[in-house]
Amino acid sequence: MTSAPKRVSDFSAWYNALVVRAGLAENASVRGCMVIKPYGYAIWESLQTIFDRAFKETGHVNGYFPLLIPKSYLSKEAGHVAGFAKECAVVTHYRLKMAEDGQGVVVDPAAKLEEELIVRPTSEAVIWSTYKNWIQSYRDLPILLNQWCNVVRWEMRTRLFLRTTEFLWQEGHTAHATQEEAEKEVLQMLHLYERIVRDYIAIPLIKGIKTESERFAGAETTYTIEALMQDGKALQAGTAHYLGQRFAKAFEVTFTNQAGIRDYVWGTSWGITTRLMGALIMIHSDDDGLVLPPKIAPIQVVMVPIYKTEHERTAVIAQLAALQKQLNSQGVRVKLDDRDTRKPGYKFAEYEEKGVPIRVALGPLDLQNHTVELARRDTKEKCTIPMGDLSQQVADWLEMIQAHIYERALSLQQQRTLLVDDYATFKKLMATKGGFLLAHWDGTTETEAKIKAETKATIRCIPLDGDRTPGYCIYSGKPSKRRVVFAQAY
RNA sequence: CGGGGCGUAGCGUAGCUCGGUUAUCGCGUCUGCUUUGGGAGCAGAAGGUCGCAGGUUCGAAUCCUGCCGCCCCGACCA
Repeated sequence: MTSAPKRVSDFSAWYNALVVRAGLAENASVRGCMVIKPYGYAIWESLQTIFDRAFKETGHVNGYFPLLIPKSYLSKEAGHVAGFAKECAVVTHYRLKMAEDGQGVVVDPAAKLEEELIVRPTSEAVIWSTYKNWIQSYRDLPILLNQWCNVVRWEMRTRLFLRTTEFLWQEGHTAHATQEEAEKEVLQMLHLYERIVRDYIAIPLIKGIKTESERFAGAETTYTIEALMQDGKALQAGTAHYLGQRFAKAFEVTFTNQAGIRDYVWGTSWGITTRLMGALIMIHSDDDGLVLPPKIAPIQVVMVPIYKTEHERTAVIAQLAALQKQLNSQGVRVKLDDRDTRKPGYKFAEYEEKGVPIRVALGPLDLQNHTVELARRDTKEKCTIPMGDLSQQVADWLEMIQAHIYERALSLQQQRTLLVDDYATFKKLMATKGGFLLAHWDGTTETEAKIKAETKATIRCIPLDGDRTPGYCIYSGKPSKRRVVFAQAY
């Protein structure tokens, strides 16, 4: 095995190599697209299960809308089309035919579509055009719908999980009879995202509101959860949009309220994507590979048998199988790696690379002493314990690991979240360590753009919590209502 | 779309300036033996339209022309 890149020398190379070496994903033969491999997909399935359960607990149901959207739909909401037009894949024909020279196939010019179809970059357009038929009265509201699907955005530059041409996500689309209800919904979903990302993926976040330039195309307000990666760059981990009546107006979705007056419906949309996988990797992992939070790890405990003779092999594996059964019965996800084609050292390294939280090793000596060896992925701590203590030790460690990697990430975020009051320091920090810099801003798009041009930093959000003391803009010196969060972002 | 670079075995590469025997090396793969408590050792083997098409030449991975693809930097972006 050639040695892997290190975080300090080349974070980007480290990330890419890690994704591939841990067996999460690889670049597909199609430009900008990725193949999510079974191990990576298993993590995504963990996330899906957790989020889906939470959506349902808050009254949402799943549905499915078409991949292809008529071009005219997309253009109905002006801001929406302006935001997405530049990155849409367009279907223009519906048939191929054999080439004249017999070499392969060509697009059949006779099969041109009357109206081009857009591969969805997001589904507001097709969903609101459908809601028009579903909603007549306040009795039809609210609609609390979610869909799990893929979308396509033709990005210029792509990176595994962080930005791919096609990605998987979840998009919630709700419709409400009142503004208050829609506003309540959007905040509910923001808090739900924050709670799950924190409690399960062990990622600390800053919740806030996007500035006008970073707002979702078609939204009145975009709420965001922002995370900080180990290299000091920020990553938007999820968004929830308050759409007001914009899409209702664009698609003429009206209803009669309890007073008998016709009004436009109020909407929200909210999503998390496979990009969360990127956040998870970049926040917790180390130079030896992935580090997974136990709650979402497809394999929580891996068992590695150690033996010389066939007789030893049989005995060791039988013992491990019994322990596996015991752990399974307490709900722990255990893999017993009984492959005879790899040596223990190879397996140790492999599961470290894959981020399995706990490793159990058992050999002839352990059989004799009635012990097992345990190793923690996050701290590399090892210990040998009596077999009888395994259940308790595993349960304790899984909890400790989950808590520890969150604490570690939180501490790193706190160390790199700094109040900055002069622009020289701001520029210097952005050019070196990065991080979340809390600074005053005069509230104008112009200032935001100038700071971005000079430092590559954008306003990640106007935080919901924290200090609300007024001050003066770090760039223009004009009055500022409160500090906002600046960072360079993925 | 602007600027730069690269296409040689599954992956990473040498060779190209200055054309000349059987295209180099490493990793991985396969076989055998020895190994197995931290990514094993030795021996042997398989694996190539040198991105594609055309041209120059006795002879092209190498020179010329065209095309295709990919990567990096910028603008865009969950």
